[in-house]
Amino acid sequence: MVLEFVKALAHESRLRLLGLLASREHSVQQLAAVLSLKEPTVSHHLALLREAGLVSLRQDGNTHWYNLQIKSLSRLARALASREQLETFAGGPIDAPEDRVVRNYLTRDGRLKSFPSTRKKRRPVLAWLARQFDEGRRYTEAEVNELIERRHHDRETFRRELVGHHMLARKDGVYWRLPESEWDV
Amino acid sequence: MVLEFVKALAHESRLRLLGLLASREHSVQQLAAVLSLKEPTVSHHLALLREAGLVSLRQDGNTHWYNLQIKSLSRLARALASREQLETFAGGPIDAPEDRVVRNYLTRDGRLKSFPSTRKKRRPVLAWLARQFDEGRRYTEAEVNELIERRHHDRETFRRELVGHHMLARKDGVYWRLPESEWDV
DNA sequence: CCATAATTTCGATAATCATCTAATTAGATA
DNA sequence: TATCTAATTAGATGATTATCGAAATTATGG
Repeated sequence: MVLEFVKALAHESRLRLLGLLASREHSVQQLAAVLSLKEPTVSHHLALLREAGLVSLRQDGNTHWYNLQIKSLSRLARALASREQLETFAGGPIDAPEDRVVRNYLTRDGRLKSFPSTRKKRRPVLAWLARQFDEGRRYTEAEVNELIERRHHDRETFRRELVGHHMLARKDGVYWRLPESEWDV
Repeated sequence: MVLEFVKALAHESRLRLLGLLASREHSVQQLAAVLSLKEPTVSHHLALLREAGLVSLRQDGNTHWYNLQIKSLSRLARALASREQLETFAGGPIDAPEDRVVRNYLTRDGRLKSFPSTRKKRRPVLAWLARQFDEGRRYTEAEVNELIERRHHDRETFRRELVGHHMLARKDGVYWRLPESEWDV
C-alpha cells in the first residue's frame, strides 16, 4: 500500500499535479495546459494518483474535476515519520491471513497488536507468526528476533511461546521451524 | 529535493531496505541476504538512498554499516502533510540554493523578487543566476534574455550586472559563462 | 607485499514507464 | 439523430532503471 503511494508520487509531473490540486480543484484540460502536457498524458497520471487514493474525481457534465485527498497524504506522512511503521516495510507485501481471529490481532500494516491474553487465541496467532519462517532453513537467534520484531516489539515473549508451542525448535543457539504436524493444538 | 526523496522511496527493494534499517544498522551483506539480492544491487539502492539523505554510512574495516536517517524522513513527512508546502510542488523543480541570502531573494516559484540594493548581497544573487547558464555553451543575446526573464523581468539590469561581475563574457554579440574562479568577489 | 574479504564500479540486458498520436467513449445541445 | 466537447483507452516509441556477473577498489592481517 505504501509502495503504491510513493510510486504514485515519484514523478515530476505527478508531484506538480498534486501541487496544483493542493490549491484548488482542476479539470484535465487545465492541468494539461499548465504543465504543457497532452491530455492523455495527464489523464494517465491522474489515473495512477486516483488508484493510490491521492486524488478524487467529481464529474460535472463531461468535465472531470480532480481534487486532492489530503487525508491519504497525512496517513502516508504519519507512516514515514514512525519508526515502528517503517519497520513493517521490511517484510515485503503482507500475506493477509484468512483466519478471523488472526486478522483481528493485526494492524492494517500487518503488525500484531498484542500477545493474545485469551488462551484459545494463542495458537492461531502463533501459527501465523511461525509461518513467517521458512521451513528447512536454520536461523540464528538474532535472525529470529528480527523476524519477530517485524510483527511485534516483544521478541522475548513471542520467541519463548513459539518454542513452547513446538512451532520453532532450538538447539545450540540455532532455531528452525518444525512441521505443522508437531505444533501444539 | 522532494522529488529525489520520493523517487528514492519508490521501489520495493528500497522500501524494504529502509524497513530493515529502521530497526538497526545493517551491512551490505546482511541486507543482500535478507532481500535475496546480490550485493551490487543492494549497493546500488543504498547509493540512491544515501544521495537522497535517507540513510547514512559508518565504515568499520571494510564493512559498511548503513543507518536510517530518520530526520530526513520526518522532514519529508511534514512536507507531505502540509497543504502550503504541497502547493510549492506545482512550480516544477526549483534549484533551491543553500545560501540564505539568495533564498530570501526568491519567491516560492523560484523567481527573483528584485535586484539587490544592498551591495554585499549582489554577488551571491548574481552567482546563483549565472549558474543557470551552462558552462562551455554559447548564447545569443536573445537566449540570455530568455534565461534571465525566467527569473526576473528586468533583463537589462541583470544582464549588464552579470557581465560587469565577470560571470558572463560577451564578444561579437555572443555570450558565455566564465569559470567561477574569474568571478568578482 | 601478498592474500583475503567486503564493497563498489562497470557494462550489458531486460523490464518498466512516460509520452505521444489516433481512435473511442460519454455527456450535452440542437 | 447528428454534432460538439472533454476525457479516456489503445498502441507505439523512446527513455529510465533494476538487476546481474565480472572487474576494480579498499582495508586487514599474515
